[in-house]
Amino acid sequence: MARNKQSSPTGKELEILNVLWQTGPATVRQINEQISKQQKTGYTTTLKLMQIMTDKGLLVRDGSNFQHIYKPAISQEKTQNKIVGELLDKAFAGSAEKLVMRALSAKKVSAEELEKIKKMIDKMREIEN
Amino acid sequence: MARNKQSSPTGKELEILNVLWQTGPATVRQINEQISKQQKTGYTTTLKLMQIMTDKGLLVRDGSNFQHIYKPAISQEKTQNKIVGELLDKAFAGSAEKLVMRALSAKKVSAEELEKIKKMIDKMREIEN
DNA sequence: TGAAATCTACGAATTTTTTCGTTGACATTA
DNA sequence: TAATGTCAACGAAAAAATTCGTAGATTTCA
Repeated sequence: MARNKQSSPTGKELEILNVLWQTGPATVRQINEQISKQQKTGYTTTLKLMQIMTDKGLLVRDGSNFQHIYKPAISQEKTQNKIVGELLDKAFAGSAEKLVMRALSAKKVSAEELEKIKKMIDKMREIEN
Repeated sequence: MARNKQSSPTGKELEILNVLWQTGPATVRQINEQISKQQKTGYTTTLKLMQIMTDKGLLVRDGSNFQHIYKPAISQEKTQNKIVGELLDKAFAGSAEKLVMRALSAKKVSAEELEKIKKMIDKMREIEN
C-alpha cells in the first residue's frame, strides 16, 4: 500500500531518481549499472530500494512484462523544490539569499549562466512591483 | 579520540549547530530548549548527540565547569559550503545555476536581497574576465 | 546538612537507511 | 527440452542516526 507524503528522498533514493530523470524509464539493472559507476552497489540492493520507493510512492512500476520498468512518480522540479525548501530551513535559517550566495561561490558558474540568473532576477523584480 | 573528516552533518547535528551559530556557545540545556521548540526532544538525547559530535570533532567542549559549554568547531560558512557542494552533486547534477534558480523560486526574496545577488554576480563576472 | 534540582556519563534500545543472500519464476538458446 | 542466465520477491542483517533510562557527581538553597 502506498504510504503517506514523505519528506525529501534519502541519499540513495535521490541517486536512483537522478538516473531516471536523466535517462527516462528504466529497469533495475540499468539503474544499478549507472549507480555502480560511482559506488559499486549490489543488484538486489538497488532492487530492494526501488521496491521500497515504489511502496512509498516515489516510483511507478510497469510490471506487465518480465522486466519491470520503473519511472519517477514525482517530477524533478517538485523534488528539487522540496529539497531546497528543507535545506533552507535546516541550514540557512530560511534565507534563500544566503543559499544563493553559497551556491554561487561553491562552484564556478559560466558567464552565460550568470546572465540567465540575472534575467531571472529581473523578471522577479517586475512581478514584485 | 577525534575522528576523521566527515561529510555533511546529519539533520539533528545541523539543528544543534544552527543554534550554536545563532546564539553562541551554550549548554546542552539551552540547546535542547531551542531544539524542542520545533520538535520536542529529550534532554539526554541532545546531550548524547552533542557528545558524539564532540567526539567527531564537530563541537568543542569546555568542561572546566559543572555545566559544560559547547561551541562549534567548524564555521557556518564552511559547513554551508560543504552542504551545498553535496547537494549540487546529489540533486542538481553539479549545476549551481539550477540550484540558484530553484532557490529563487522556492522562497520569496526581497528586492533588496535580489539586488545583493545581482551585485555578487557582477563581481564574479569581473573576475571571470 | 540534607533534600531537591541539575548535570554528565554510559549503555542500550529504537528507528531509519542501506545492503545482500536465497529462492523460485520466467526467458533464452543450444 | 534441458542447461543457463536474468529477473522479482522476500526476509534478514548491517550500518547509521536518533532516542532514552539510569546512575552517580555536583550544586543549590531551605
